[in-house]
Amino acid sequence: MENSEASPHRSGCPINLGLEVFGDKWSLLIVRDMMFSGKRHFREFLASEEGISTNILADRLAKLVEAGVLTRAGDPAHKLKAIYSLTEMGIELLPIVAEISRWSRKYQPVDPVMAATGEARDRGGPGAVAAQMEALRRVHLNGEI
Amino acid sequence: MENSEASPHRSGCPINLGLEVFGDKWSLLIVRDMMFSGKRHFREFLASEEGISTNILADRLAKLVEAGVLTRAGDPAHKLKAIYSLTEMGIELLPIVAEISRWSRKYQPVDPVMAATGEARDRGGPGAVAAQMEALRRVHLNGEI
DNA sequence: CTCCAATGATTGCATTTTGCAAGTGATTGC
DNA sequence: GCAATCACTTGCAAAATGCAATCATTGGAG
Repeated sequence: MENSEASPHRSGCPINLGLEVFGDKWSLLIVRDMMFSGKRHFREFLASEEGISTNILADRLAKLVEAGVLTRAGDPAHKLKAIYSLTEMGIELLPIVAEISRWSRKYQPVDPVMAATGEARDRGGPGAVAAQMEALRRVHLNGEI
Repeated sequence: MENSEASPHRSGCPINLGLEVFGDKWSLLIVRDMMFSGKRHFREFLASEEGISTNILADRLAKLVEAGVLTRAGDPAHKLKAIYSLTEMGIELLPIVAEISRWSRKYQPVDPVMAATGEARDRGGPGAVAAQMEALRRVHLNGEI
């Protein structure tokens, strides 16, 4: 948690720059948990089925906050509780997550239960993703974007 | 390059299963090079701006072939040359790549030159991705899917 | 008050992955 | 022949990851 802007990007290619932010096995799972399970607290992310460890989770949360995908705030009721929110930048990762879901449901041995939300989104047509993003904005962005 | 099917997936979640295939900093760059630069040979991937090293490239190509995203064949003209092709599964990664491109062009300091192809695709409307996939099928899948 | 469980982390250490340079064996061009 | 080119492989240092234990703070119970 120190360097503010020393980024020597590997290249200016859009695909590469995206992968530099979330191109690992954990970051998008955190985003997924915020989007589809309403998780906001450290302990909640820790409880996910994939079993992320505390140091990796702390590292990824810090990197996502630094990248501007999440914000971190103290819970007003519990000073110990940190509460994480998606930014507009984070909410706009939903189309990417939705396309990954669609690809995996077509080509990977997904759990039918876990595939249900994605299938419902597909049945909802093109507007479903936009509607889901609007719902996330109402929860994570208190009015202001 | 040995275990054929011992995969104890971290979970059956579609997002997770996708990330297990291409959730790293290099795999989607190889796919990108095949899609947008027409690269098919080891040396061509090696020449990309991001500077992948030979062992990582060999490892990723093997993993992508094993996952069914790519196929590997000997070049009939040059026995030394291996030629890699996208499968239908690989071609259908284009919507994911396109959404990553769109997100990065909105939120990351992309190189305007490299952003041009993505911008053109966006201007082409919803059919542009499908058309690009059709073009890839004609090059990579000789008739048969 | 004191104790104690719960919070979001940090630390130490073994294992795994990555990055880099050099080398390998099989072909091809001259 | 003989150097150049091809797709890799190998060795080794550095970085990232995984795991368990631990930390400091806080809020609540007694």
